[in-house]
Amino acid sequence: MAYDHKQIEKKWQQHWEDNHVFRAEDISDKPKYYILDMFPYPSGSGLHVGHPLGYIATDIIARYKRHKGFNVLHPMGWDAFGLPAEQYAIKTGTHPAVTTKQNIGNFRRQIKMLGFSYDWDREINTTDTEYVKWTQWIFLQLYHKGLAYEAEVPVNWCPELKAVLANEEVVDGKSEIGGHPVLRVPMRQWMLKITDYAESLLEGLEDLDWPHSVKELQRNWIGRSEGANVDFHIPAIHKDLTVFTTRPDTLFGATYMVMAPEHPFVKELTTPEQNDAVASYIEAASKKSDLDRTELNKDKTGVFLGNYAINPVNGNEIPIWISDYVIMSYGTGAIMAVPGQDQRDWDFAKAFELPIVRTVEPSDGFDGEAYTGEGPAINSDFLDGLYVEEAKSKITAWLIEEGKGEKAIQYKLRDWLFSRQRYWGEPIPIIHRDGSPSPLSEDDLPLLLPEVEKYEPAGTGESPLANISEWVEVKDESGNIVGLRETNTMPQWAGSCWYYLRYIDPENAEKGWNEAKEKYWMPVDLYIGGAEHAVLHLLYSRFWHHVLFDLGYVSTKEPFQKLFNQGMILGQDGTKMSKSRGNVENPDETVDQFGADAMRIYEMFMGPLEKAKPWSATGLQGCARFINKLWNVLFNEDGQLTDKINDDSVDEHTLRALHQMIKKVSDNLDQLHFNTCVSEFMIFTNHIQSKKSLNREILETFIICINPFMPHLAEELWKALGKETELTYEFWPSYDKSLLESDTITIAVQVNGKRRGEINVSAEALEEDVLKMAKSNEKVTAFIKGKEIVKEIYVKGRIVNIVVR
RNA sequence: GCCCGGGUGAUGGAAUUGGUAGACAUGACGGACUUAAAAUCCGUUGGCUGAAUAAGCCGUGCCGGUUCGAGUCCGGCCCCGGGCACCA
Repeated sequence: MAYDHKQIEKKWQQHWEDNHVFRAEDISDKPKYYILDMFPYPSGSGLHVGHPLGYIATDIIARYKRHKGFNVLHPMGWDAFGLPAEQYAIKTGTHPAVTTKQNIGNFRRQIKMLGFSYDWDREINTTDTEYVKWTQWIFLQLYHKGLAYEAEVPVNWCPELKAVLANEEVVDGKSEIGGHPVLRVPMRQWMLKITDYAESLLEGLEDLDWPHSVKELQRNWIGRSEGANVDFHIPAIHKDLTVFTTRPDTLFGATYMVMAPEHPFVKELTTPEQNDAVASYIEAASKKSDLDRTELNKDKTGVFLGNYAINPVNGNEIPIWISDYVIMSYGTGAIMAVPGQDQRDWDFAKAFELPIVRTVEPSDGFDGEAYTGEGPAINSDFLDGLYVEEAKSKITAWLIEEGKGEKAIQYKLRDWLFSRQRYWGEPIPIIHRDGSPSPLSEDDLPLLLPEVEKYEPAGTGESPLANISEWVEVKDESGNIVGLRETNTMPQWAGSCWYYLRYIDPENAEKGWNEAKEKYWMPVDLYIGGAEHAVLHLLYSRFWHHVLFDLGYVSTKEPFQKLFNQGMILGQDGTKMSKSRGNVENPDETVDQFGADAMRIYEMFMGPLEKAKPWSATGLQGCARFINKLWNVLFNEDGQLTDKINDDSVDEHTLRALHQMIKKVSDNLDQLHFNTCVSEFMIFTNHIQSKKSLNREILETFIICINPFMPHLAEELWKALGKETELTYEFWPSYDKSLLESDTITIAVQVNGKRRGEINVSAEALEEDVLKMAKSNEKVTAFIKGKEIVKEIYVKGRIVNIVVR
């Protein structure tokens, strides 16, 4: 009789749910294990087979850790604010909360059908008023710490749509919807001072068990550079122009200066003769999108301002230019140009015939343009002959002594633009009174979204909330307007910045989370999710967590101790799954046809979790076939347990196979090598398939091992064997080392490193006996006959190599 | 351009510290069962030479090195994937 996945899966899912089998104890004597998935945005299209990949992996680990005696926290929830629901609302008038609720229902159903062991009593939703309350509370903590401020910042303004667009809605300088032009215009925005935490975020990476690549990505994103600030005096305006450089050692080669067109000094530095040229250059630059300005390999443009600065190291007068290759938002918005050692400066110097002075001797045979390599300083007076590092220290010391500069550190990281001109997000709990912001008191939280009739933006670029005067206008008792509410809302990142803390204590009405529980559960032991969140989500939530740590609200500096990125599942054609390609595999059909367990083990069996790999219908079938095979080994035709199963005889080979399997599965699980675990189960199943007699205890042990991977099948088998205990909490078996290897082992014999034969020896055999046997092996003799044996090597239990001449 | 990954059969992929390359699965081929097919079971399956499940040679992107021995370590190249991109 075939394995009836539909009936069996339903039965056990019901059992788990009714009995709250996976409920985590709030605080327990058991060691804790917090295993977290990146929670999904519940989109309207539901899951495709790639989405649950990470959830399968975490579920396996969660179940494994329960078997290992851990109190496991394994929660799931919904990152439910977001643009698609709002866009749908604009189109149809359906409240985003309605759409969101429907979508969550569908996602929950799809996730539940895979039999995951989530503690559903801790389910959270970032749009719940109780959740929003604490998101806003954290915002207030940031505000009170001086980390939230307002600024005029360029946004993506689309005049045609009368809306501010998110970066991801702008493609090649045009709106994603409609293809209308998008301009960068300054608008009042809320910013979070993540730059204050640049050093902390950088340092925090060091002890994290994260993929090397993600750490590198974050380091590059933070972009720390060490160098010096150097002051160049400008006699014409009696001011100093400060520049940041990582190469102060090349100061003697600074032959001109360049400022960003937006630099505040530009106006006063422009001489009357240059006025027209400068004005039109600035005009042109402001019209360019960021994309145009950063376009690769483009020719350098710029205009001379007519004024000069004094190179502090040699007193030379050097011209000051503006060019859009210098950006205002990094460093001081101005540079000293050293064309001899910087390719961009070289290109600019060539274009405008500015002088080039080399200050580092290029290595022999160098035939490039700017030289950025190592070498002794030249044309640099007191630095001559010094290599780069020494020259840097010496010149920096000189600058400090002369009061013309200082050591400086710069970061590429910018402050976080935190406001969105949207409806479907957390309102920012701020009231503007007399033109200055004042925060809501914590007692007034949550600040809820008002009901609106239209979800379109206000047409001024403000959020739809700006249209609701009764919400915006804050009145006193006599009805006078005393303030205006902030109409911007928070970005989708906000809710996901701290959700892992709410899971710890989801029902708490007094606080975001209880300290004792936080102390018990944090940090997250294993966090699995897609690599697309390598920077933003993981940097933003680390930032919030660092702040909460400094404020004493959390007990660990870092939230996520170990991180792992699952790879993408591609379509059968080897390309990314997408509706337009028509290669989307649907988990509903897969589960309906083959069952949840088959889908679970197939996704694990496909290959290493972190790799991108194509879906294969036949591969999936193979896994379904395996489940049936195992079922048919244990059950006879009429669905009764086979009478091969008994309590007495223990077959030595089967026992050894069992212990080898336990060892490999345990080791592989610890390393998240799920694919090889599945093959171990196949190997063991192939082994017992032909056996006429099967020991009951061996089977029971095997069932515990497969339970994390195929929980429905395992539960059914457990019960069929007459077990009454809750399988989830059975102890994971340990393996007996003495059973792992047989008494005799096969050893390959090489002659000059080439395998020529093999011999069977006792595992305990002495080296000289093994070598004697190896040399007398007839296949080996043929290759050593008549030759001189130079060396004989025996690696115990592995290999023999005889070197002959 | 810069920074990370990665190149193993027809395919997805295995391979402790360097120690029998190709586990497990898919596909293909052959066989059993069947009126037939599906399902299931058994066998073969890296390439070349060969009648051969005799024997040998070659083989982990390419070239070179270290070593008794290299998929694994070192140097140089080629290709693919991801990220960043005028960051001074």
